[in-house]
Amino acid sequence: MGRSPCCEKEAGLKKGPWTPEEDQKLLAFIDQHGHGCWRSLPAKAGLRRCGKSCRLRWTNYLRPDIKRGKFTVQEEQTIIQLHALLGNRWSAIATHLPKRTDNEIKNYWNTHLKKRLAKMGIDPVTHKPRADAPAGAASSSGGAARYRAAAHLSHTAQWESARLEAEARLACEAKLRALASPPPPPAPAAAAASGLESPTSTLSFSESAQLFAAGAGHDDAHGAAHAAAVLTTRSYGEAAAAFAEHHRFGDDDAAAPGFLAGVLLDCSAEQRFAAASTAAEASGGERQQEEEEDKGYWSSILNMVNSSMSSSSSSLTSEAVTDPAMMYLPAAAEF
DNA sequence: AAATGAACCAACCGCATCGAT
DNA sequence: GATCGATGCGGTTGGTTCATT
Repeated sequence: MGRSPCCEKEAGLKKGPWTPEEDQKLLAFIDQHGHGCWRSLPAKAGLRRCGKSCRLRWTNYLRPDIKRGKFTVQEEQTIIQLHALLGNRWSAIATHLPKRTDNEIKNYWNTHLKKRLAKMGIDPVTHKPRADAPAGAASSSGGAARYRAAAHLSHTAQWESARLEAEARLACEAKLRALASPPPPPAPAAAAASGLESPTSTLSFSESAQLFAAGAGHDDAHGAAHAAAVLTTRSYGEAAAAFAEHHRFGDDDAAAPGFLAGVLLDCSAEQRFAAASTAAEASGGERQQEEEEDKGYWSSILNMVNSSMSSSSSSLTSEAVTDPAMMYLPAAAEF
């Protein structure tokens, strides 16, 4: 679908950092008229910028509902968890972090969290322990046994396929729901007021539902899953619940995520690896421990989702993770 | 105090997606 | 169904600030 070069190719348009005057003009215009059509906004507002640049400036910087400053430990946890679940879908992740923009989260991931995980010997893409983890990372002492334990516990591929399956099923359910009761027209203010979406998200609740429904029509389960992945917090909860339902936690093959997520979020990964290693080496107890960890992981996801649904802010950052089996809460989350 | 490198983050770029025609 | 315009999204860049030598 070829796209013509966008407006910034026009001559005379300014690029680069915004000046306070430009900010003021943009703010004043949006305050008075709303943004409406971004493409025509710059001319109306008296700005020599392209609409895209204005939209970005507004979305990432000028909006009054943006929280700036350091990320809290819980925000970090949420990002890591959701990244493990969603990958680089920053806007979907931002949906769960009120007042944070996708750009900010992305930057924070790239400059902080990714490095921390790498330092721990965990692949920030797969969230699995790296085979080639540098000495001094998670493998610094008793590394081999720990990685055996990690490998033993890591069945991410199975988890992933189960997750896709669950999401596909949920997509179908959502389609049915959407057909039964069409979502209200997009009304950002109303939606935000209802707490169904984060002010940082550019994807409205209703849009998500439509996306979900569209995804459900897809023959390809991955397509449906993809649509489902950007869905509301309810869907995440259902996905987790469906996964739990399909793969009872005691099943032999349903293992890894809990352990791994625990490691990711644990300030003392060393201890955790050691614990896992010990457990793995102590015959009999290992499977039970894995199961407990899985339960903990999924409980925490469910808690996260439930709390976000019940709280008007839809925040996952506070009460989100309550299961101590998963969260050995990092007082100073330096991995 | 100056030079250098690292870290940070706002903004850009280009592709994907959606809705209208 | 094809095309087009508008917008959203994620990857990347480059300027600025901070820390170290």
